[in-house]
Amino acid sequence: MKLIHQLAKESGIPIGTIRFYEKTGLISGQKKDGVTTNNYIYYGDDALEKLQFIQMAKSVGFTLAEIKEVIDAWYRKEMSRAAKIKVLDLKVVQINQKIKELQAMKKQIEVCKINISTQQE
Amino acid sequence: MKLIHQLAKESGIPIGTIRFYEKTGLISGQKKDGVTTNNYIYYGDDALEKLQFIQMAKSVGFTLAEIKEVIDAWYRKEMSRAAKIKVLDLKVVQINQKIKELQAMKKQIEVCKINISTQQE
DNA sequence: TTAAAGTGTATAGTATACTGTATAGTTGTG
DNA sequence: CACAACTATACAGTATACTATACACTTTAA
Repeated sequence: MKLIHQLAKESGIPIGTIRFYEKTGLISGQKKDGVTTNNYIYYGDDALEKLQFIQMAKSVGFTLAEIKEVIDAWYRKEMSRAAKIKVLDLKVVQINQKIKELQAMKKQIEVCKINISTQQE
Repeated sequence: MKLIHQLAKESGIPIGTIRFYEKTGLISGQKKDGVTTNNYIYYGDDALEKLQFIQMAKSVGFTLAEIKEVIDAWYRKEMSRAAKIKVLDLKVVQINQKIKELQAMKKQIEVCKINISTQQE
């Protein structure tokens, strides 16, 4: 269990952003039992894992709302197994689509590179 | 050569968005020679190609600024061949990175699916 | 020839995802 | 015990990427 400063350090995500993610329901910590002098929030390894997943998903164009769907499917106890699987299956389809698009982009860029290399001044 | 309405129809991108892209230098059309009664702008197939590339690149998390770099490397005459190749090579590296991240996400989701399927109520 | 539909410019507003600032309280170290 | 460093909350501001609205003019079809 760690405080937000440590979580920021381990994840590479700024404290402000982590607080923003917590406010929007992407991650959550909890108060330490028996502590009454402050309201500091402690985070476990699940929070770190979520932050790492958020980073990856964001970099390939998923919105925070889309990412939240996946995280909810992972952690929400009141969600049925079937509903969780449905969310995750859809996400895999979207991921495969993105991989296809990236491969098409790569191809297009390679063709363009050849055009540039072979053209006269 | 087509007007903006036709280009929007062919690309599936709203007219407002196309105008926004033109204003930000992502695409460009030209006025028809000899026409003086209006200032309508006509677009060629290059504009359509650019719009299709923009759609792909956006969906995998590239920003418009990043996309503009690639489009400039494709179309800007005053850019050296070496500079163009450099931009495109970097983009291919970024694309490969994104493919790796998508594959990692897929793996993570598959593991999670197995966990959900095998857990007791 | 007039009304609908299309074109252009300008500007304001919205959604998403932060980012910064102010304020106030808590903890740890020399 | 001072004081730096950390914590929390609240709210304002910014960047990116649109999206909508107002206004004026042009083209096209009945």
